[in-house]
Parts: sequence; structure tokens; C-alpha cells
Amino acid sequence: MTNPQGISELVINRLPRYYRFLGELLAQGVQRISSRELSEKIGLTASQIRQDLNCFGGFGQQGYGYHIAQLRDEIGNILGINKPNKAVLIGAGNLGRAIASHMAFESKGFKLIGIFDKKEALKGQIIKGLPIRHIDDLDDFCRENLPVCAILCIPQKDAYEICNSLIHLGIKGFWNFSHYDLTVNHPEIAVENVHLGDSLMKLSYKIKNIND
Amino acid sequence: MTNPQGISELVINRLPRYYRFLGELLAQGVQRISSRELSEKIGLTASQIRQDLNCFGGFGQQGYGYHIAQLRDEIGNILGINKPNKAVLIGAGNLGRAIASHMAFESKGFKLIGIFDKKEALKGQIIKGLPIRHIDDLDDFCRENLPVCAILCIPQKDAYEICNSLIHLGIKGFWNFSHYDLTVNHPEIAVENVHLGDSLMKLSYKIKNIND
DNA sequence: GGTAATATATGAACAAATTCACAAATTTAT
DNA sequence: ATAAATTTGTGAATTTGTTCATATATTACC
Repeated sequence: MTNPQGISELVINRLPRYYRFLGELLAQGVQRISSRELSEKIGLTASQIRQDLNCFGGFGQQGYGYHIAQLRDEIGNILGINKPNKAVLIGAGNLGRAIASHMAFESKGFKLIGIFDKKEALKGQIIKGLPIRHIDDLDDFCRENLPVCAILCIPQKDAYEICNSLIHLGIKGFWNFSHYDLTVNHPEIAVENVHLGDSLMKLSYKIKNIND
Repeated sequence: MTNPQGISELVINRLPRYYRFLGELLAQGVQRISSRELSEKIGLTASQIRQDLNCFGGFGQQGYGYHIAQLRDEIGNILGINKPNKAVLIGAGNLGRAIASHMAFESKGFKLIGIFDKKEALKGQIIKGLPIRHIDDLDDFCRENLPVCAILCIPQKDAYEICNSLIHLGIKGFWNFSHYDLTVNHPEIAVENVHLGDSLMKLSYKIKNIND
């Protein structure tokens, strides 16, 4: 059962965490786990874990708990990370290059197929086996290779325009590291804004209010 | 009034977003804004914006709205990004180097004062004016310079140990890019887990369920 | 094979977050 | 100066999310 209809975003946020912890357990050779045990490891209540998983179907078994490998597979299916989405990365600056080389795209439902930048000087440089291409080649490349996802590591000022052309080229999902808030303008497209700056400011708040 | 006591995390999450949008408006020369206007730009309800801000005090004026520069300052104070926290970055791999060079730490309440890695080969390389130091020099450096924040761009397997030593060296806040879940183990320390992999999996889910 | 222990699934109770609605204050227009 | 139009701040209503409690199923053990 993998039929999500009106699942709360808060539940979705927790799914990758479950997936990660189950992967670790599996790597340790653990085969089964109860919601109570998992709750201790993961720092949530057992009740919430059961409630979350039940949004998608009854994956557990009374008296036994959850079969880890199977549950992890189910969550992987729900997240849709089994068949990879073809992705292009736009902006091969510091951050773009780091994302390209650092991320394990394959294990998270994506396959990076092209890297683009507007700087002529970067053209041809190889990252993770892919040559940096000039941004002018993006249109042709997309028409030929049909990526569904774009990773935006570009300045805010360029984001709106590039995002628009990408939508016309059939891009359905954006992983957005630019400081531009895509969600606001294109609700019909899947967007995941990262906003590292916001995260850093939240840390500042937490440090400041450490004794509350 | 900047006295946060039992403020919900959801409110805190929105503060940087307010701060960002107010900064943009200010840059455009706008001086005042109503919660209704802001709500349209930012994609939240006006009511929620008023409710959020009122957690910290009445910054608006009936009939007028909010004075942008003043409100932004107030939020900056609440977030504590005015006096910078000294920070060290651990792990000068692809991601660490990108974070060091890419992030505008100063405008977000931090000052990067040291970069460390365990690889001898990287030692001495300059990033953003700072030399990469060997991880063995971390103890001395901390005792001398008293950083309060550490940015972890290291593999999961090293995170637990380094995190522990850093806590003993007086580190109060962690900006964690490793795949290790710090929150689970040290609730008394301020932690902001980034988990880019989780974000990518969420995007996968959103792409898969684009028509719901 | 039967009994005790375990653990899920699920509906109900509770808690938290968001939205609504309006009085009070201020601005703007005349 | 007065009236009309804005717009906040705030308590109440509503919605959403989390936790509790238990019937039901399964396993483990004697």
C-alpha cells in the first residue's frame, strides 16, 4: 500500500529519518524491531512511529514488531527513491561542485546526468565523471535527455529566469539552494528549498537561548 | 521585548524567512508593510504573521502596519545574529570547503575563525583567508580562541568522537552536516542538523506525488 | 497445546497550531 | 475637526497533530 492522499508534511519529514535509521540497523545485522525500541533510538514516541507508518499501511505485525528490511523497502517505495529521477545541476560554483561530488544521489532517488554553468572558464572540467557544460547548451541537453529535476546552486538574481526556462523544458522538481523562494511562485511544481542561511540563523537563536 | 520562553519551534523556523523577506523589501526601498501585504509576498496568512510576531512583542502599529527596518532589527535581535558567535569548521572536504567559502557567516550571527581537517595534505591551504589546520591542533586552538560553535562536515563515523571532544572544549552549538543525528544524544547542546540527504528524499516524494 | 508476554493497529482523548473575528488605535481623506 | 478606512493585537473557535489506552494478533516458553 503506497497510496498517499493528504498525508501531512510533518509525517513526510520524518520518513527519511526512519529510512536512515532502519538502514543503519540493517547494516548492523538487526532484522526486527519494535516501535518502542525504534523510538528510543530515533528520539520519537513509539506511538508516533506507529501512527506515521499507518498512514501508508500496516507494515508491522502484532507480537513481532517490524521486519526492518521490509519496512525500509516500503518507506523507500513511498519516498519513490527506487527508480531514479534524472537530474541536472545548475551552477558549478563552490556549492554546486560540492553537492555534485558529495551527494549520494543514487541512493536517494536521483541520477545526476548534467552539470551547467554560465562561466566559459569552467567548461569541460570534470566532476564525478560529468563535464561542466555551458548554460547555453541546457535547452538542447534537456530536450535530448529529458531530466525531471534541477538542482539550483545559482545566485538569487538568476533563479527566477532559469527556473522558468527549466519549467518549460519539462522540469518537475527543484532542489533549490539559491536564496530565492521558489514555492511562493510555482505551487504546481515540486520544490524543496534548502536555505542554509535560515538554518544557520536558527542555530544562532538556539545558541542564544540555550538555557530555556 | 526579546524574551523567548517556550516559543514553538515552528515559530522559530519562520523567523529567518521573515528576516530575509524584510531585508529584500528594505533593499527595494520599501519602508512600511502590513501583515496582509507581507502575507501575500511570503505565502503565509496575515493572521499567522501577526500571531508569530506577537510571541516576542507588539512590533506593529494599528492603522499603520510594521516599520520594516525596525521589525527586521527586532527579528535580528531575537535570532541573536547581531553579535557574532565564533565558529570553527571541521572537515575541509568538498562540502566543508564549499560551506566555508560560500556562506555569508557574518550576516547570520557567526564568524568563521578556523578550519580543520585530519588530512595532512590539505594543511596550509587557504580558504576565505583562513589556513586549513590539522585536526591535532584543534584543542590548542579552541583553548586559545574560545569558539562557541562548530560546523561539522565530517563522515558519520567520526562525528560522535569529535563532537564529544568539542563539547569538552566549550562548544555550545553544532551546525551538523554529517549523517550522524546529534540531537538524539546531546539535548543540552544547541544543534541544527542539516541532513541534505533527507531533503533530497523529500523532494523525491514530492515529485512522485505531484498530482495530489 | 496452552498460557503469559509482547506489540501492532486504531479510535478516543488531549495538546498544539492556525485561523477567525472584532475591539482598539491610528492614519488618511475631506 | 470629523468621519471613513486601515490594521494591529488578542481571545475564541477551529483544525491539525500527538499521545493514550485497549482490543486483537503473534510469539515465546513451558
